[in-house]
Amino acid sequence: MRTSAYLISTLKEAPSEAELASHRLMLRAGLIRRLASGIYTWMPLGLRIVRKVEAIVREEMNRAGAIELSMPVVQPAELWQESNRWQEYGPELLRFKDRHERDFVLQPTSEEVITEIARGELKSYRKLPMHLYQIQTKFRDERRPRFGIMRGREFVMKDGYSFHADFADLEREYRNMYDTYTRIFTRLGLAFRAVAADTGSIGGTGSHEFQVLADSGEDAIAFCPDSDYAANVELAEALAPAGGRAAPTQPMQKVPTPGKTTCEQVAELLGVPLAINVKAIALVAGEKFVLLLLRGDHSLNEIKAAKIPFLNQFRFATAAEIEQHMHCVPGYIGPVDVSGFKVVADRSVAALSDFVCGANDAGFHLTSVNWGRDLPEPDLVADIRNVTAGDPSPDGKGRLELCRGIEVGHIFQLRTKYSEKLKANFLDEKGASHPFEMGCYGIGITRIVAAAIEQGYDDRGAVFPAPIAPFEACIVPIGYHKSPAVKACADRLCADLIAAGVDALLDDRDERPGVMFADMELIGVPHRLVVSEKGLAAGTVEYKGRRDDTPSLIAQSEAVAAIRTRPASA
RNA sequence: CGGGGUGUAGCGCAGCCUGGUAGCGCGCCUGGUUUGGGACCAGGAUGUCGGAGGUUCAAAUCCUCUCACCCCGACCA
Repeated sequence: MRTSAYLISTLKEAPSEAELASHRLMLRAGLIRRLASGIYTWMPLGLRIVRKVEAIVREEMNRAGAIELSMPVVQPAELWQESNRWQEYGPELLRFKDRHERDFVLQPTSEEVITEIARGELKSYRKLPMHLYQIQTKFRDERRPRFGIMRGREFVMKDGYSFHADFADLEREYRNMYDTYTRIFTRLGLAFRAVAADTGSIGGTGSHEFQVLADSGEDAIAFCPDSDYAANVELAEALAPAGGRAAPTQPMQKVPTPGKTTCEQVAELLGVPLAINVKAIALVAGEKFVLLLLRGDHSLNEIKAAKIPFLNQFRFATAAEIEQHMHCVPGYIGPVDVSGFKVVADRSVAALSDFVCGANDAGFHLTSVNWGRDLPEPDLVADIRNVTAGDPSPDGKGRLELCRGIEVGHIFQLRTKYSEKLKANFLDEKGASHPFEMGCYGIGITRIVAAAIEQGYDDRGAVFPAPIAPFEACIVPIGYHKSPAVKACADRLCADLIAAGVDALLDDRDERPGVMFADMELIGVPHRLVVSEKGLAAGTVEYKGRRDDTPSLIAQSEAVAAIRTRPASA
């Protein structure tokens, strides 16, 4: 490919809308252009990257035995009503009517349609197992799209669905996909980690997320450097402190803390560690008021809390509700001398002695509070907090560390959730009817492009792993339009590279070298060859990897081989 | 949905407070000089100043409403 015949639309300055590095660079490099909030055009250069990611995913999915198909983006409401997701999905599901006033949706995912396919086509156990996937445009009307393509409303996803006669076979395919995803992300050249994940509203028994490691990631990951434990913080279990509760040492005391409404302020005023302060969080679930207790240095894990049966679908209490039940303003509430509602203590709080909490009297806190002596034991002790760095690993093999990640893949064991709702059954060898055991497996194709940049960029631009770079190698001739020798050499090198299977780009624009260097670096081409009269005289060309500080001279005859043997800049 | 912010040429911005014929840099077009790290000179094109309404002799500028976009939070297979 020649730049003169291609569309390179780089910008010196990034549009002001972009904050995140990958978003700015994608705009500057001309990979994408925004059309509306969360909706982007993939420019030719960006599309090349998307296609390369797709190709690797497709190749590995096929190798793993999955079969590709393509389902409609526009789907009739009936199926969604049948699965009840027409009601459950909420405003993220974009709905509209056709000219006959019939309801339709733009697919955010395709469980309904694939299950419909399965119940029509997979009527016998003889056809199982079956894994069908598609690479298709998805639409989710995100409340707040952000970071460009990273959390867009329209995006491309690989979604696969597997059908099995029994759970054991689903587990086999789940492991197969775990291994396949590991291969895919390895081939893509990304640093990633598979982490145990919450199954969320989709239900099911097993779930792993594949997270690309990046400080800007939206997800927090807890992992143990001494073992293979890794989980999304949403899920990571916080163990009860070892050693249990110490005996009280002081009598309870009521102390004035005027104006100090946060644990941090109270701890500072009293000169005690934050970890012995207890914060009370008031919730309302259904009609019931509930008080949660956490250590001052811990934060509430709402997903864990929501798993407590009587906290299903909770919300935070309003200030008025707090005053009604606690007879005290927020900021000074606590669990001592309260009645009429349940008190749920985090495991770490239940293990405290001589702790500090609100006195249910504006401007006062209690010190040296002790369970059993100053207040009854909590109604429930549960794990309701986020783990923190240094917590013991749930597998007992060391201490947890935290890092951040970008979720690029997610695998689920759906079990029979959809097959039962949509009455998708097969007949076994005895003629008995059973709902399919199902798995589902997603990869965010377009998000991977942004994640790859988040993971590799410098002040000059993107640094793509070679397997997904828009071009693998570029040739920058100095004096292409002046020197017939330079032109001949550059043309020949480009042809040789392409013949050798290298996706090469020849920058034949009549630009100054600085412009060409800057553009090629901005779009993240991993390998660069510079052809100049100076070098030609010595029979050399100059090679520089995208991450290299300085170029090196190589013989012209070695150029193609050099690029083929250098794996990548990654 | 709550909070904050921004809309002026393709991109980045100034002008607005204090109303008086719309500007700068980059990019783009023409010609010339350049050619190893985003060149220089000369000339040129490009604007419903986000939209609607109002005040005024006069509105990018003041007022009201509205729309779009961005950031934080909440939310989210």
